[in-house]
Amino acid sequence: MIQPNIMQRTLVKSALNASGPSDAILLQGWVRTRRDAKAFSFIELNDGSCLKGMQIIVDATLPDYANVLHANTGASIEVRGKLVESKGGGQKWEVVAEQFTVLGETDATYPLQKKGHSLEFLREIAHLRPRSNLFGAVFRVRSRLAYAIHQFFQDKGFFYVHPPIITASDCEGAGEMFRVSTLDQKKPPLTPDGEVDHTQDFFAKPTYLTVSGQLEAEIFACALSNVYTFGPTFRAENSNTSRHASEFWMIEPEIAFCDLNGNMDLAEEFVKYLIRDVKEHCAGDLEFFSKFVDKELLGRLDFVLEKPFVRCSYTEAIAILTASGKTWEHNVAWGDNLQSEHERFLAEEHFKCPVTLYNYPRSLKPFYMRVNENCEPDRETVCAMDLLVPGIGEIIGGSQREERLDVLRENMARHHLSEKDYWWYLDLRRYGTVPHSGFGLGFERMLMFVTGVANIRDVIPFARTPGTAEF
RNA sequence: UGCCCGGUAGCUCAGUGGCAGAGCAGGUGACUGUUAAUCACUUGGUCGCUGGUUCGACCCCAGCCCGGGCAGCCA
Repeated sequence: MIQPNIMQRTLVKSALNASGPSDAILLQGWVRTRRDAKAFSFIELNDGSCLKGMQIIVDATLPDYANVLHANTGASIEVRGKLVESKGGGQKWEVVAEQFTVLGETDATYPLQKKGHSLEFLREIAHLRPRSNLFGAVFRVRSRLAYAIHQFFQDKGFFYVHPPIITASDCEGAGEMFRVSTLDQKKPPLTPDGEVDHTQDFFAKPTYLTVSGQLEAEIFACALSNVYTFGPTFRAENSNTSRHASEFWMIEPEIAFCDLNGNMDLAEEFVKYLIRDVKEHCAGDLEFFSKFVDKELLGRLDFVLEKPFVRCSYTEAIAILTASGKTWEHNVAWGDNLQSEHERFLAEEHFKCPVTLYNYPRSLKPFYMRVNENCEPDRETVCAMDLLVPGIGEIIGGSQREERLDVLRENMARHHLSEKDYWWYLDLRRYGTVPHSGFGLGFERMLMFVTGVANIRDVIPFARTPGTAEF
């Protein structure tokens, strides 16, 4: 006999993997679709535990059968019954209901239907889209990817550090920042000069949302040796592309006693580890992406796993681009930034493989990157590296940091940065300085690469982009 | 921010200077161990907003709003 009150809920995922039938099973979830026959109804129940749903059979003679007619697409239901081998062709197991309850009905206004929704429409109903096949899969993979990131670093003895989200460093060189303030916006206190008096603000100085935890991570690398951060970052740039968001998550390892080569090795190992982990633990979801989102996904992931990433210096890259005979929209010359079209050509056409570009011109890069010795005159470079992947472009940016106090001070002067604002950063070079390196991986960009989903707004639960902060 | 494309039923879209359309969803009925079931019938419209041209505008023009793509910035 069923004993409803002590019966444990079974997730669809484990029910589908059952090794044998069961006389008593409890499932809870949402109706994906219902097909009524004269003598019984088929219901597909999905609870988000995996892509697939469980087929429920409800016989018309069941006392609860009247409830079934209220179980429309989207309704939440609870089913108690027997897990049996399916008589139909599409699935191994199905549940013959003995009790059937509708917990929450839906009506004709329920926006999610059984087919034909555009990603743009689903973005507008971000509170319901996790119930769709695609977004259920995306967010299961997102969860696994986050777990795999911790596992990778923890297994290597890295420590997880939490840099501040509110920061007073106003020129970390990574773009426009969001202001954090409790001052009255209409009537801020003013100094005698008529400027806003930040000494009266909450932190007694101007503060912002962080654009990077790197500088703080360096502090901890110079103490715990190997560390990583993993948290939200904020950029107030007015970027309107499929791969930029105003709020995104970033992973930033920082390694003491490590040069640029070690940094590039770690980045490559990291990316491959994550792909391998998701392939192993999210196989069903990846199959779905490969079928409906990007037919070449699985092949591309295998390809990336098999081949060593190409390493190519900036100077070599310029030579390749110049020799390609292509006409570029943006000019190619040593000392200029590589544009999207150049990076795409290198990764997608020339090498057809992930590419790590390194040793960029000093003038293009931030103050904290280590200046290379033995450069050609007027062609000074720094120990910077960018990892480009086909289809997305830059997924990792990193560098060896300048550990020499005098060179760092000279760099800061070139960038018009005040030593007073960075006194603690300079102290790291005054007291027991060490060569150290690190990089930043865009979490959502990695998720795009692994799922084949083309727009960053579709791999973030509630995306923040210029003009949009709904939910 | 610049350039380009789009906005017509709940959703996906077609359409023409002269009566507003289809498929799916919803509703009703039939049928069926079904699989995005199938079949018949059926409800459903501020054609993004404002103004202009015209006898007449969903259609042409202007401005605005919203969505998307690409570029720049970067993760």
